[in-house]
Amino acid sequence: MTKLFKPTESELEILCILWDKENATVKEVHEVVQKTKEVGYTTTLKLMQIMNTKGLVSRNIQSKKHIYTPTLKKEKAQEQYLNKMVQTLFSGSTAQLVLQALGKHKTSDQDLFEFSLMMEKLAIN
Amino acid sequence: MTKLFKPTESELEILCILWDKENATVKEVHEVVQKTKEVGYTTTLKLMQIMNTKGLVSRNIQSKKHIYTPTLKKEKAQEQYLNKMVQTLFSGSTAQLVLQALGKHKTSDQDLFEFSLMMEKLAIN
DNA sequence: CATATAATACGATTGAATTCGTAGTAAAAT
DNA sequence: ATTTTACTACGAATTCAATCGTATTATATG
Repeated sequence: MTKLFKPTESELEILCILWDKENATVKEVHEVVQKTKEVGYTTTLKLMQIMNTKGLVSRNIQSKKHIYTPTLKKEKAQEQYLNKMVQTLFSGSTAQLVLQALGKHKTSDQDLFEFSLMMEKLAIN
Repeated sequence: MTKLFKPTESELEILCILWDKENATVKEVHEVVQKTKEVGYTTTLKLMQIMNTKGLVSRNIQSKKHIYTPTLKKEKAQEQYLNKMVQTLFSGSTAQLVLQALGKHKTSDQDLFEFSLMMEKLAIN
């Protein structure tokens, strides 16, 4: 059984920031958070402390400025969220999800090229 | 501005059941819910009542057994969740999401065929 | 060294989702 | 017609996420 990964909304936001920066202090994270929403510093701090106790992040305490690092790879999170979405909203069919995704959005030439490469690979297997 | 659609976890579960059945009574929904989790009948009832006041479902009160119907199309929900996921976890790139989805799962010949059709359509636009 | 500055720690509050028990009501069964 | 059964209604308790204020501690600066 894989340990479950279930960050709350705010926790996911912080994780995204950490993935972006590899790792960061509370201050650095908070600066980014503030661009989106009006919230106090200690709120961000507390959230990150909770995330630490939950095991969503680890932290280096050497310096006074603790440095937080996400424990989970972004790719793993993407995979888990995709899986869950496929299960709950697309009757377990990844293909349906892909079709829906492609149908609704603009797709660049570069994207199309990458897709065709991917499809060749899929066709071979 | 479109009214926002933000069901909670439990509400989404119920919506999925309703989408599956077109519409249903509390009892019918509860029977499905119970397969997943241990929860009392009145809990499901209350949730569905709340969903009604929120406008997530409508209901027919003619008979004693109220019949609930989702107000939102499943496709709309799929779209919204996909969008949100693309924004938060895939840097706004649908292509990235699609590649990740295709990379991780088995894909049937039928799926490949549909993808190629879809890509032709995309290439033309 | 003393003071100011910049962090963290942590308790307490708020609000929302979830849960359930009890009461009421309509329908069905006897 | 009375009783039982099957629902709905609704208030109350619980849990959890989110927020913030205050206290404490470490570092930097004069």
